[in-house]
Amino acid sequence: MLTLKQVWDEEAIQQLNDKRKKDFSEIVSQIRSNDESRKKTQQELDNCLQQANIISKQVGELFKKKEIEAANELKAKSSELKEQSKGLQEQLRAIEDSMQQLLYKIPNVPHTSVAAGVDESDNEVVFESGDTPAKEEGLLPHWELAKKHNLIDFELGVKIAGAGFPLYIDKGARLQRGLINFFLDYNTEAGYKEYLPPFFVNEASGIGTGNLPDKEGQMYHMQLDDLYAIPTAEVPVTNIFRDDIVDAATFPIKCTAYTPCFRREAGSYGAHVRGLNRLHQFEKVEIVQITHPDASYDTHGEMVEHVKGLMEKLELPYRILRLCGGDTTFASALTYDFEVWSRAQQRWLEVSSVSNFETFQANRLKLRYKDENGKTQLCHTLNGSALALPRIVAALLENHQNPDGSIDIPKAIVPHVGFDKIS
RNA sequence: GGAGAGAUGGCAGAGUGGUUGAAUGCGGUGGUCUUGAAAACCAUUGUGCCGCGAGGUACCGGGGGUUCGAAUCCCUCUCUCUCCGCCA
Repeated sequence: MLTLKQVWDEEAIQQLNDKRKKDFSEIVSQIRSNDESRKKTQQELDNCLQQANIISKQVGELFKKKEIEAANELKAKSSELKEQSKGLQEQLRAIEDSMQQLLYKIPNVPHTSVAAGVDESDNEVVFESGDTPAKEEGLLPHWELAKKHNLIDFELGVKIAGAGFPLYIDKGARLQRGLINFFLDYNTEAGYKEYLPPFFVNEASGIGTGNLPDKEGQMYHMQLDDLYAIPTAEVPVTNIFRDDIVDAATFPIKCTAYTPCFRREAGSYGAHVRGLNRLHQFEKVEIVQITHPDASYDTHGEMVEHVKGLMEKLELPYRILRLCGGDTTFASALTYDFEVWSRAQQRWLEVSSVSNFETFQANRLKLRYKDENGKTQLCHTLNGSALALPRIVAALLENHQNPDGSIDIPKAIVPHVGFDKIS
């Protein structure tokens, strides 16, 4: 959520509208007028309470002096003030509630480097690893390769849970485990501290990262216990720091975690959800950083390089996009997407989004630090996948398949998975 | 699932309904002393909101109530802990 300071900042709002090619002026002016009446009401209320406090003290003293009559007189006055402050309090709460609702509707202000644009067609390709291999005769898509080598059984997944819950078998399962280890090791070597967080979170955590209330339909909700299955490790990991004032000396705070991710993906269907393209449950290793505002864009660049290194080790054709304003997710100011090339499907698959949220998440989380002057300031938060497994597996299978149908495992991950070929 | 106890500042831990934002200890910060350090001593040390400032106001798990006045009394919700049972 934007800070009120940002909402009052003409330049920022201009940038928001331009980059996202959407006009938020209406909501902005509503928030501003709410903010003004909020201040006014707050002042009235404070004055009212101040008087009541003074009177209470006087009443106490009068009682001590046994001046009952004078005390009773003041009591009446106090009752009046009480009525008044009650009304003001309700008014204030109503204003704050509506302001909050309005603030939830405004996405983050995109960074200056972000291109103005509406959707993915305006995204910029900023890096490409090489030529994308053309379609060849006899190339199998990953779901057929998975079946041929008995790596994944989608039908049995349906039997056990439903569509979108694959059952990994034998080397397929082993590959998952190996990749998770490989990613975690790679991240921890780069200084990320490893966490294994809860896979279910409470409502407060969902609100902290902005998944609630806006994206409620995307999460699985266990109503009996009022818990939500996490859609990404970002939720539990970022919430570690909810309501914290962290020591600026500990910047940057670097976290990594493996978790399964659960997404309802209501309304998705067709070829785009075939095989491993889109699932209700998938495995992912996430990286999160919390930094000083001055450092966050350097950090962002570093995270992009970090993920790039991972892609290189997997020996997959990939590219990096800088998302345009309209395609940049709600909470993000700058997002680079990593996509791998699916050789058999002849299309790009997103495997990582590296985002800088600036203070957008921190504001909701109340995640702060103390600056040189001892003032509390909001931190910047960033995160990215390193990496999401299913599409990586899809690309590995498709890109490393040989004419005889066997699949080579990239050297870097062989020690982690324990075999160098699937045949 | 059964029984009980509790929730107070970074932590530990007090708190007769009336200058209590809250004793005390530890920790943190600044200082004195010291060649330096330790010790000792002194001072300082929560967060939000309003205000240029002085200052004001709110917050003792959440919500509601009683009262002129609530950390303190009442109701309610949530959570945590201990014991028993069950269990990887």
